[in-house]
Amino acid sequence: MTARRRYWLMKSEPDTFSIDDLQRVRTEPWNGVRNYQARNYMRDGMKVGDGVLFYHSNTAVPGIAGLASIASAAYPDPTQFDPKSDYYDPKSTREDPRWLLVDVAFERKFDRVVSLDEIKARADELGEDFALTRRGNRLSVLPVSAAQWKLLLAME
DNA sequence: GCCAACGTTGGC
DNA sequence: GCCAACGTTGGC
Repeated sequence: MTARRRYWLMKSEPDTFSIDDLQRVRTEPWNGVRNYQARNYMRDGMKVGDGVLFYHSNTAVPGIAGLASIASAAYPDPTQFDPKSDYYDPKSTREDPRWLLVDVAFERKFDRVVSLDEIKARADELGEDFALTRRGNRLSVLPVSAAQWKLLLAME
């Protein structure tokens, strides 16, 4: 009995790391997540093969830029131990790492970005539990239901 | 670049 | 354990 495939949305600033970057490198360790709820989704929720909506944030047209998949179980984010890294966390130890990451694999770039504006226009259909459009939400890793996944893919 | 919303920190 | 101050996110 295997668990049903789950779906996620992961935000990235395209100036830092875009869907094109992921296409080039194919697989990327999703480092730098420093939010406990997002970490817990990676640690407790994600399984290899889960679907990922790759979202471009903090850009001219924010929205879903492509598809990816989860390519590893969660493991300690090495940047937390590196004093030279922007993501260094002096309170974390190798014995008890505070921050985890998963590897994310490229699947497909959308022909066009499904914009946040378009997504907001379908908010009624996506439902109140869709974290992306909930007021004030800033989570960079958030769950997507099967129904939401289907609807968002049909919007491409 | 602005700033609302939110999470974290740390003094008490 | 409260909560003000602070830092960050991310749309606009």
